[in-house]
Amino acid sequence: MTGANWQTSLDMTESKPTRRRAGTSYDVARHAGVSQSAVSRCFRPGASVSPQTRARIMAAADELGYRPNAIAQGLITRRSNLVAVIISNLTNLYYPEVLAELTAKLSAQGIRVLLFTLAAESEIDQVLDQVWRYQVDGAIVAARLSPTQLEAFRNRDIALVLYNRDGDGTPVASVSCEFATGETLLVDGLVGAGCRSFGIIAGPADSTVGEAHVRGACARLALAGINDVPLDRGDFSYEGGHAAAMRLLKAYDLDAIIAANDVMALGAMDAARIDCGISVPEQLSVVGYDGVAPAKWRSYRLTTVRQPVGRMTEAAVAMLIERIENPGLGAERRLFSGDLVKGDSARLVL
Amino acid sequence: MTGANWQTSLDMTESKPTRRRAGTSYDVARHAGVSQSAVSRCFRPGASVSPQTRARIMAAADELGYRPNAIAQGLITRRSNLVAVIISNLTNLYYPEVLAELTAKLSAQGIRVLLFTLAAESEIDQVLDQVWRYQVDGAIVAARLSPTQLEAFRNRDIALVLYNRDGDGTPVASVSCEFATGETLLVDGLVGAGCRSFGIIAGPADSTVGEAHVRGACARLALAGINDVPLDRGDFSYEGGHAAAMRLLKAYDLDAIIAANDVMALGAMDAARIDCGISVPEQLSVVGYDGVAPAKWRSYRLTTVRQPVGRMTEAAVAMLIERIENPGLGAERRLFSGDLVKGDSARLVL
DNA sequence: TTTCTGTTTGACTGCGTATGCAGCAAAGGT
DNA sequence: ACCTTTGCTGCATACGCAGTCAAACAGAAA
Repeated sequence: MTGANWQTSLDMTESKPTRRRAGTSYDVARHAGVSQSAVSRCFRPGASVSPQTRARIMAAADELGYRPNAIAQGLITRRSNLVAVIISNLTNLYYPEVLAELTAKLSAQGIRVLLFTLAAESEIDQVLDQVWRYQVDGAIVAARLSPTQLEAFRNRDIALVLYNRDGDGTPVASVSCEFATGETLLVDGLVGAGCRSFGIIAGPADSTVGEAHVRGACARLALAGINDVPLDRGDFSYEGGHAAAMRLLKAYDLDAIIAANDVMALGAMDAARIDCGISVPEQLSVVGYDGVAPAKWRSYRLTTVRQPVGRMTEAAVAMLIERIENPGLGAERRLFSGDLVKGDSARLVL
Repeated sequence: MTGANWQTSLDMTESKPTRRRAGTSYDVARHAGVSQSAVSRCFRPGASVSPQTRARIMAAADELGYRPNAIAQGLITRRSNLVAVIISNLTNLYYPEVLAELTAKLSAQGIRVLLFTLAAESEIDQVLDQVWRYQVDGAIVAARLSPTQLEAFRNRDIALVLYNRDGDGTPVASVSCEFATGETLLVDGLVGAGCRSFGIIAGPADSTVGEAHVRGACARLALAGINDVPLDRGDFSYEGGHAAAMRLLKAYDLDAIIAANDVMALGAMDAARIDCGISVPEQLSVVGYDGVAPAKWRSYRLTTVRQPVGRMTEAAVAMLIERIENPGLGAERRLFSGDLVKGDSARLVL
């Protein structure tokens, strides 16, 4: 009578008719005639379980379709294995690719993605409120964060990596694409090809990335002796780019248009070619920035600077995981260079 | 010395060196001089708390930056407020819009999105394994599920809504776009305009949606006395559509190409116009299906059937929530009609 | 004053899992 | 023969919160 685990076999006690309970480790334990601890240990690497016990438990677990409850695990281990991905607007055509890469790479590391999208940047506070509640281990954010918000991440010890943003002075881990080099190449190439009259299609005035982009282009143009470049704004959409280009082309006789992203550049190309009868690139050069899929399409073959999305997302994930596992890790900025994609939408002489 | 919030500055007292604990309801309770229950009640609607107690508690909570731990809440209430969204491949250009709409609508209902993307449909089992672990309340799936997998959802009592898929016989809640009507219109219109020689660009052979699409088109063409329609396949990508169109156009003298989705149709348009010198729609009509953003662009103006994404996602979310709150609810299929978008890529006579 | 409502409040328990600790058996060392 | 080491196992507890229950309380009626 080595009775140590009888209490498990006969249970008239189970009177509570819980509606379709998900099997728990206790259920598996009872089924396999072991303790709950043993079951738990079976699902943790490096735990001490004898081969035959493990086999019995795994058989019982399979039979019941048991899977450890990640919620309960998270509660006790203080690791949810959840990462928040916050993206400002998914319709941007550039972000879906980023998102797909991020989720794939995070999944490969055993991390789940809690997705938050922002229709307006003002929603960010509500989103962060939810982020705090879900005890995420970290966050990858492609949206503007105020110093206060950055501080909140720090206070709560939540790993954070910004994507294509920076801390505006606050030290924070970030991954970005450095567009200055590519832009310099573009501007110099356009100037070299004889362009003198430039137009810029920028993003919304409150977009950090967009503004830096504009400043960079203007600075480089100034170096070439070109100042007071006309500027119009779009909302990063095709329609916005199209409309901005129409306004610019009506008001000025331009040699080249520099757009803050590809989709607006495509809108500008169509505005010129189709609506204004201006041939591209013969009469007008158009350049973009991003390297989205449609820019490569035969109808456009846009000249642009392609962001190395694969390497950038990889870096973002790596930095995030580093910081999850080592909370003390300091700020770091990883800056990638975009690749110049010579399409057919601009005449460049480099 | 009304010290109430000193403990943050000098804490020799905090002997247990728990690394930066997130404040708990106990902390708030202690800080406000009440019990943990009171704090809990403050954050639940309809609970009985006196105004002054509530005020004191809320003040303490604000001061500590306290937010209820959703993980712990989920454990005890058995509602995680998490929904899994499973999408086969995000690069499809059609899905980002769906995803954005879904997350926005789910967020508005206080539900968080756990995103899973599949690079290959074979990954689905690993993904489901994670889904089970995270105790999601429901799932919206835009990928093929086997009867066994559908059964698993049922067994675990997890609400499920399929998006643009059905159960292949197994009863399950689903939202789809019925393309037959739109396709009938397209085919009839093309035939009416004098098209006799058709080509079809289908999706991969293992795509349920794609195959139904093909069958529908062929059936309708057969009604018009057109049989043995040449067919080629793409992977729903621009390049795939382009390549398929090149093969078809080399081998046949076609009046019209019917593509299984917009992006392939755009590839086909470019193949015809740019690479084969065939004018669209004068010499060749091209039609697609989906209604993605680029199809509207000035360079394409694709004739297509637009899926009512807004209404479909709304329906999916509504059905899912219904089923979360009422687990017994049976199968239901909501079928939306696509809208014919008359672009400039096809001559239609209706 | 007492009794009777109705409202607040706190003690306590449990959700499903991980883990320190102690118990125990088998194996090894002297 | 004894003691030590090693390997495995179960017990008990804690994670942070929600909800049950009964106690405490306040106000009104008797």
